[in-house]
Amino acid sequence: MRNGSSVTIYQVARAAGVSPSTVSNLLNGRPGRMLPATKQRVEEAIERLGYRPNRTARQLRTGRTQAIGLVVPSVANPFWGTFARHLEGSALAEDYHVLLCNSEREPERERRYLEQLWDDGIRGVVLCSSLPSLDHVKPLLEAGLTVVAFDRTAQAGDPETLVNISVDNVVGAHLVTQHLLGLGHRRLAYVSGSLRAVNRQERYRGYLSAIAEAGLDMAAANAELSTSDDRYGDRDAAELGRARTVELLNSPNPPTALVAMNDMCALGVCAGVRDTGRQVGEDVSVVGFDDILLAELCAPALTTVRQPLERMAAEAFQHLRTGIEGGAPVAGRSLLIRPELVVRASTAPPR
Amino acid sequence: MRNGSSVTIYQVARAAGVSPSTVSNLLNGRPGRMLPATKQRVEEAIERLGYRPNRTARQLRTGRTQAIGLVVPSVANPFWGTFARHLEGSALAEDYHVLLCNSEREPERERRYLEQLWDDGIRGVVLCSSLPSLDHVKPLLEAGLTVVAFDRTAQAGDPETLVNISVDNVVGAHLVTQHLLGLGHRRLAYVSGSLRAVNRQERYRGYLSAIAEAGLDMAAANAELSTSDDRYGDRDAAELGRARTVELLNSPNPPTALVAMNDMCALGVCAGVRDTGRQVGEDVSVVGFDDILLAELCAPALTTVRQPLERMAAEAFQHLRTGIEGGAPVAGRSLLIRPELVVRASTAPPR
DNA sequence: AGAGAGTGGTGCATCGATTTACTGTTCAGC
DNA sequence: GCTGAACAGTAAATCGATGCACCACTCTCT
Repeated sequence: MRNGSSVTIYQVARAAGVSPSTVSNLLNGRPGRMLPATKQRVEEAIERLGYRPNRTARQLRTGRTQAIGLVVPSVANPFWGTFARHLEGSALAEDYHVLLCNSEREPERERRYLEQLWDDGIRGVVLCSSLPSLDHVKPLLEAGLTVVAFDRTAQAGDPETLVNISVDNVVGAHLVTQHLLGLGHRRLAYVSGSLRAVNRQERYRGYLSAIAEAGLDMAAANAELSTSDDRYGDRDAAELGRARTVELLNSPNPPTALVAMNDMCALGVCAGVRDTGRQVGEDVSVVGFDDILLAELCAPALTTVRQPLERMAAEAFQHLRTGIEGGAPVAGRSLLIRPELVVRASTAPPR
Repeated sequence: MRNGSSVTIYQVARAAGVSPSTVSNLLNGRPGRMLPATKQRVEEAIERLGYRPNRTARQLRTGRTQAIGLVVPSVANPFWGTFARHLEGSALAEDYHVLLCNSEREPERERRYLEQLWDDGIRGVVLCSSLPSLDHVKPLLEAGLTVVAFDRTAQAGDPETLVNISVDNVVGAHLVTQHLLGLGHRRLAYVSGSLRAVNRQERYRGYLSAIAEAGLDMAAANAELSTSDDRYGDRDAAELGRARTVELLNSPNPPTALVAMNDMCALGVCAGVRDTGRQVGEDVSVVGFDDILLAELCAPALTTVRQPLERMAAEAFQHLRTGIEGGAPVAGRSLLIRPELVVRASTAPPR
């Protein structure tokens, strides 16, 4: 009752007049070990009884699961939601499940999650927290967990078997900053949450390098505007962008262009611009990063940097699969994808 | 190796000088069956060896899993992302996992997912597709799956044990339409995707009832604007809103207020309004439904209907838990929550 | 003294599938 | 005619935890 009226391999075996081993052999791709007639009898029995193997029992025996873990900061952010969607698409095609975990970028929470996943038999995880250190994950990596770090480039001291998949954040931020400079902006500011995450550091670096390249006075370019270290959420990202922008624009000699760490933050920045009575894309230019769906939809549409999420998700899944099914973890490597600048209406020459 | 260096209950038992049964008794909340001294020895052994019970083995034996399923149309929609986030929060507090599935509202895909979840030992699922018929789910319900239908009210012919949790869509749409009428709008239109989903039907009904109540000519109120039946996605929702809005506003005698089926659609509608050179909240009023984070952030901020997602997620999880842990499914019931109107800048009296 | 209840445990079958080692048969090759 | 490989298939141990049925022992009560 609790278990439904599930059919076991024994019942199939009896119905087909063979032993469970034979059924198992058929199920596990060893049909050569029996006569075609036998094979057909077994197949018929499976069909007739509507047999579906018990995944739990299989997992207990083999130690393998048809599932991977996905740890994102928060799926409430459409960027991560979209990524999750694509990853699931890739996984589904190979009959894998995705276990979703929101870490809020807290290492301790992340560690607990990974441990639970491991206990559930999951041997492959996509980790999206972009934390600089992965020490909290090391024990599991050593135990054999395959980890793909997404949106995080390789760092010195990383575990050997780690695979990194990321867009080139430095290049992306450089591109978008160059775009602003090319439009003639000379007083810029960068709006970001805490720079603890490495992708944020990289974006900031790309921003600074573009400014330096243009021979601009660094002092003109407003430096990082971080909130307190523990605020990482995405509602926060937007609120932060809004609050900081109001401050910036109310200061003497305000910037004419604002670079936000990501699109959610940029949407907050746009709101902040309006709060001060200015027009985005006219009085002030704003750029984001990620190219979430809403970047195209909001008013004015956001100039931003596109991450090819679908391709990256497929890549991440393939890595996990080979890592899991190969048994031994594959050698660590990094995949750095060149992002694409998407120019829309939120940027224009300064007044 | 493949399985890590995992410690089993036997090793703990040996280390503590007791039988596995005793360890199991302690682990499963029966500490009264042993002397305090014994209990302490076992606890020490667990601690010392770093023992964590194998969830798979436990699941095979008991038939229970510490996981629930969540089937949403698409987590790329921030509304579902936020819901997933809250559900996970509730689940986590009770040490449950959430398995995420994107159904795209396709019944066949949904059925396949639920079957897979069942095979994985999952006995409780939150279903968010709002499909009018749950026939494709019936076999599993009968087998003992606990299902909470979210954002879908009870329908005639529903399985008996089904639990429905939803905001009152009729009331919500009524409220927001009343608001527009109260502002003086007399030519309205409703923008929606296919009305196959019951929540959409209800919202449309609420819209119509408010218009009828005001004694308005029904012909004035533009009827449903559906796309083809298979287009359900959320990128589509926005695109649909945009395309239909452009058509509507370019027609003779265009509406002065647009009611969108949800916020994503409303954001598309806003884009469409701008495409025709009009201003949202000045030339045309726009309202949505859901109150996603972006409703507050976009320009102008969206008047909409708020769903208390966090509370609803908690409620959904509690239902599943009692359903799963109680063994027998609880009696079917419905929870209908009164939504709240949130007035922002996208609505104003007609020109 | 013997029945009955309570205490503090343990032995072992069990969940369902997998897989290794093995058996019995057939038949080619010398 | 005998050897031994190839074939078709099976028996049984195993994965790790659970929980029922049971046991040995000590009190208490009549």
